[in-house]
Amino acid sequence: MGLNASLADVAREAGVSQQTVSRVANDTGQVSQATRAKVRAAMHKVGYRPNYAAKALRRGTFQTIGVAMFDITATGNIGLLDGIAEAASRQGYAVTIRILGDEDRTLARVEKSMARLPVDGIIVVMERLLTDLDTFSRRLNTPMTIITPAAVRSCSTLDADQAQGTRLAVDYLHSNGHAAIAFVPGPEDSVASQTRLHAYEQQMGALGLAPLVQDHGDWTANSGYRIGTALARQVRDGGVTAVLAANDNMANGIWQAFARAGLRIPQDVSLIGVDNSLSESIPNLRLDSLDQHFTEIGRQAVDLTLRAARAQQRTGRPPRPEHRLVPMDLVRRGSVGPMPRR
Amino acid sequence: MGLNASLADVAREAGVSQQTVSRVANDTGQVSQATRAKVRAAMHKVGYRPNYAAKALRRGTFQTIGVAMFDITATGNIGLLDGIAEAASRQGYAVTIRILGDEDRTLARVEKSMARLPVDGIIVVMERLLTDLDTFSRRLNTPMTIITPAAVRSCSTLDADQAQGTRLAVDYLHSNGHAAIAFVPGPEDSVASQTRLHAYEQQMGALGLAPLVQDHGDWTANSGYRIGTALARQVRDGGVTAVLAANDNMANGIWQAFARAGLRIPQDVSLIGVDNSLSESIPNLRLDSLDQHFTEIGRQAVDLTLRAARAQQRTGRPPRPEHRLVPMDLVRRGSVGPMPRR
DNA sequence: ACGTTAACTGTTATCGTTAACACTACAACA
DNA sequence: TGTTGTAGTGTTAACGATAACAGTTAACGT
Repeated sequence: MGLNASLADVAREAGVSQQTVSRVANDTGQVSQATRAKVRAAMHKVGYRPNYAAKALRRGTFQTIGVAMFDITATGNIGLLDGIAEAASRQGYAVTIRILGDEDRTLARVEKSMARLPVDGIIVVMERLLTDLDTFSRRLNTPMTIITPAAVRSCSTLDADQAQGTRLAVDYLHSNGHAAIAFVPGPEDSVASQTRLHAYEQQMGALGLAPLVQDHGDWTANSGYRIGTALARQVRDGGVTAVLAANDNMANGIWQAFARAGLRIPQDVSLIGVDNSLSESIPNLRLDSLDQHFTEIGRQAVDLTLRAARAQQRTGRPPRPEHRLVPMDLVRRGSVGPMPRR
Repeated sequence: MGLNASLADVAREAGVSQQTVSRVANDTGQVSQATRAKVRAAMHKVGYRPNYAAKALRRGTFQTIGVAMFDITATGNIGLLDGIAEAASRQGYAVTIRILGDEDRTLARVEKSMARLPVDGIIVVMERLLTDLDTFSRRLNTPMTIITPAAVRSCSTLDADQAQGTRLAVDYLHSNGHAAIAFVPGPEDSVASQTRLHAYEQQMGALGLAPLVQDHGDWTANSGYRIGTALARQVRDGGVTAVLAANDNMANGIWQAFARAGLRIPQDVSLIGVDNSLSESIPNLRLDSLDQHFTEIGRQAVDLTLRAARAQQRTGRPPRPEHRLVPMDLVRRGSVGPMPRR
C-alpha cells in the first residue's frame, strides 16, 4: 500500500491471478460477474492505478506526440498548437510541448532533445531557420513532421501555402488598379516572412511591377507603427498606393500610423495583413487578411505524424515523406479599395 | 534491426553484456576506452535508441508534468503555459497539455483523464468553475496543483491575488478623487472574473462607495466596445468617472467606444484593465493595467507540483496542501487622471 | 609468493503489464 | 456415454532498462 499499488497487489487482495485483474482493468476477455465485482472492490481497496510506463513498454506506444516550437506566444503558433491538440485528442493522443531555445538551431539537436521524451512522434514548428535542413537526412528513430514551406529529404513537411497566399494578395491589389504595392517583411530569421518576401518579389516581377520592400519589422504593432510612419510619407508622395504587411499586428501598427498621418483606408491607401488574427480582439478594425488555416494545418500535421508512427511500428520503416501545402484564403473586410486618383 | 534496437542488440553486436552497453549509454561506472569505442560503434551501427518507457518503468518517473486547461488561446493561459513550460524545462521536465472540453466540468473527471497520461504531476488551470471543488477530496494518485483563487482540501492551489489586485486598482482610482468607479466583469462562468467582481464590490463597500457593476463581457474587445458605448452615456451624465475592466481586451474596446463618443482618456474618464497584455501589440494604447505575473505563477505551480511528486515517490504520501497567492502590480501608463471637474 | 586493491565486465532479478497459451469446468450435442 | 465447444481462469514469458551483486584480471605492496 505504501507507494503505487500494482496488478499483483490487487490480485493478492482479491485472490485471483494478475491476468484476471488485467482483464477487469481493460474490459477484455471474459470475466464472470462475481469475479469482476470482487476485483473491482480489491482495486478500490488497495488504490490501484495503472502504470503508464509498463503499459507503454508492452504496447510500444505512449499515445503522445511531441511539439517543438520556439515561441509559444506567437499568434500563429497558438493557433497551430490549438489545432494540433484538438486533432491529437480526437485520435486519443496527448500532446507534449517543448519550447526550443537559441541552442536548438539544428534539426539534429531538436530531434535529440525530443527523443528523450515519452512521445511516439514529433511535430517541429520551424518558425526560425534551422541550419542543417538540407544535410539532415539520417534515419529517424522517431517519426517527425516539420511545419516549413520547403520539402525536406528525411521527413514529411507541411505549411500554409505562403507563395500562393502572397500571390493572392498581390493579384487582388493589382486587380484593383494598384501598381505601387509595398511589402513590410517580418524578422530576417523568420522562415515564413522570408518565404512571403520571396513570393512577393517574384509575383511583382511577374506582373511587371517594381518591388517596394520596406524595413524588417519584428511582428509587433509597434514596429509596424514605426515603419508605417515612414510609409505614410511615400503614400503622400504617391510612391505607394497599397501595402502588404507580413502579419496582422504590423498591419495594425501601420494602420495607426496612417490614421495619425491623416490617411484614410481604403480611400487613400489599401492595406492587407496576414494571420486573420485581430478580427475578434480589435473592434472596428476592418483589415483584409490572409487566413492561414492553422487549425487545418495542425490537423494534417497530426495526421502525417501518426500515420508515420503507425507505419514505423508495423513495418519498421517510415513511409515515404510527403510535402503538403494548405492554401490560404483572403478574408475581405474593406481595407482594400481602388487605386486612388490624384 | 527491424524495429527499434535495444541494449541487447547492441550488446550482441559489440560482443559485450547489456550492462556494459547501459554503462556506456549513461556514462556511469568504469568502462575501458577500447570497450567504450566498440560499444559506441555498435550502437551507431544498429541504430540504438533508448526506450523511454523502459527507463520510466524502472525509474518510476516520466520527467513530464501535465497541464489541463479549457482554452489555450486565452491571453492569460498562454502566459501561464509559457511560464510553466519554462520552469519545467529548467528542471529537466517536459510539459504535456490537455485541452479540456465541456464534459470536463468536475475535478474528478479531469483527474481521471489526466491519470491516463504519462505524467508525474498535474497542473489544472481552473479558468471555469469546476463543480465538485469542495467535495473532491479523495486521495490523489497523481499529485495535482490547481490554479484557482480559493484553497481546496485535497491539493495545493495557487493564483494571482485577485482580491489584492482589485483593491489596488480601486484604491488608486479613489486616491485620484474618483468615487463613481464602474466595473466591467467578464463571463459569468469565469472564476477569475467572479473573484475580481466580488473583491470590487467589497472594496467599494469598504470605501463607502456604491458599486456600479456593468453588463458581463466575454473577454473580447468587441464586447468591451458594446458595453463601453453604454458606459459613455453614463460618463457624459457624470454618473461614472472611472472604469475598471476585468481584462485589457475589453478595456481596449471600451477605450475605442469612448474615443468614438468624443471622450478623452484620462481627462474625461479614467480606465484600468487587467493582464498587462496589450502594451506590445497595440501601439499608442497608454492603458494602465494590473500585471498578474503569469510567468511567476507558472514557475511556482511547477515548483509545488514537482515537490509533491517527489515527496509522494519517496514517502508514498503527498505533502500537506499549500495555498499561495502571487501579488499583482499596477502598471501605470497614463490612462488614469484626477477626477474631472464639471 | 601472497594478499589487497582497483578497474573492468558479467549475471541475476526486477519494475508492471499483457500476449499467448494452457487448463478446468460445465453445458450442449450426437 | 463420449465428444466438442466455450466461458472462465491461471501460467509463462516477454517488453527494455538498470540496481545490486559477483566475478575476473592486473598492478601493487609487503
